[in-house]
Amino acid sequence: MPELPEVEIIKRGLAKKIVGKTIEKFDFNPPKIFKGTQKDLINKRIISVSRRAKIIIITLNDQTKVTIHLKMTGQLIFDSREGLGKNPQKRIAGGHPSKDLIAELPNKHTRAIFHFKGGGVLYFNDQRKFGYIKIYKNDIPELKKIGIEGLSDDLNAKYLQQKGKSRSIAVKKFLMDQSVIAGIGNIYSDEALFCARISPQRKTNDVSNGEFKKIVSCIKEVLNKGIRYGGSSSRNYVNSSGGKGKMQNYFTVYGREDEDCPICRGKIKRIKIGGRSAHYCPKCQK
DNA sequence: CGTCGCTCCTGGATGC
DNA sequence: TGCATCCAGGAGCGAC
Repeated sequence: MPELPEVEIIKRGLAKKIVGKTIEKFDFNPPKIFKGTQKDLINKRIISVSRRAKIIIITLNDQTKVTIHLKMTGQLIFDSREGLGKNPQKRIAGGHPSKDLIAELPNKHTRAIFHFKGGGVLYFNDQRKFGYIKIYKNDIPELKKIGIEGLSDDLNAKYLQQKGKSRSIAVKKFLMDQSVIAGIGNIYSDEALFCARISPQRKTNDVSNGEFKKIVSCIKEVLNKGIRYGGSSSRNYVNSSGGKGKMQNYFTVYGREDEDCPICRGKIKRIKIGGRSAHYCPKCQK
C-alpha cells in the first residue's frame, strides 16, 4: 500500500507532469471520495505538488490545497492524451502510461478524473474507495497531528524514546503511528524492524536508546531503498505513469512467511499485531 | 489521554 | 463449478 516511498515517487512524477497546467474539468464518483466543489478547481493553475506523510498536496494558484490520500489501493496516473484508447492519434508531447494500462483507463476503479487545458488527464483510481480527494482553502486538518517525517534529520532516537517511554504498545504499531513518524505503514515497519533486529512485539517503553538509534537509521535505510527501487508493487501500487516499482523484490521479511531468513536461514514468521500482520525472524529479532 | 476493536470497501484466495 | 467465508490494511471513531 502506498507508504512514504510510494507516495514520494508519485509526487515526484506528478510534479514533472502537471505543474503549470490548468484544470479544465473535474469529474468524480462516488460522491464520498470528494469533499469540495468543482468550482474550487476549474480554471485554476497548479503551482506545486508536495507530500506530507502519505498525503499528496496539490497547490493551486489561489493557494487552494487539493489533498489526496491513496489509502491502500489508490492510484494517480497521468496520461498526456485525451480520450485514451479512443483517440490515440491525439497524443501530445510528454509521458503516457505503460502500454498494458492504456486500454484500461479510465477503468471501473476510476473514481475521479482531472482534465487539463491543452491536453492531459489525471486519473484517480481506487479499488476499495478508502482514498479521498479533499479541498482546503487554509490549513489541512489531517496534517495537524502528524509527526516527524520518516526521512527528516529531525527524526532521532531521543525523540522516539521521549514519545515512546510513556506508551506500552508494540513497537511496530508505534512506528506506524502517523502522529509519531509520518509515512511508515505495515510494509516498511516490518522491514525497518528486521533491519534493526528488534522484535515487532517489543513494547515501546522497553526499547533502549541504543535500539532506537538502530531503528532510526534502519527507517531511513529502508525508506531510501524503497524510493531507490521506485516503490513496492506487491499489490496495487503503480507510479504516476502506471508503472510498477521493484522494491517488493528486495523485501527481507514482508510477505515472506515460511521463507528463509536472509541472515540465519531460519523460518520467517507471521503474527498479528493490532489486527495487522507482522513478519519477522524470531531468531534474529529480539 | 492511551489503547483496543470496529469500520469503511473490493476482489483474490481458500474451503467445502 | 459455485458459493460462502476469510483476508489484505490506513486511519478515524467510539468505548472504556
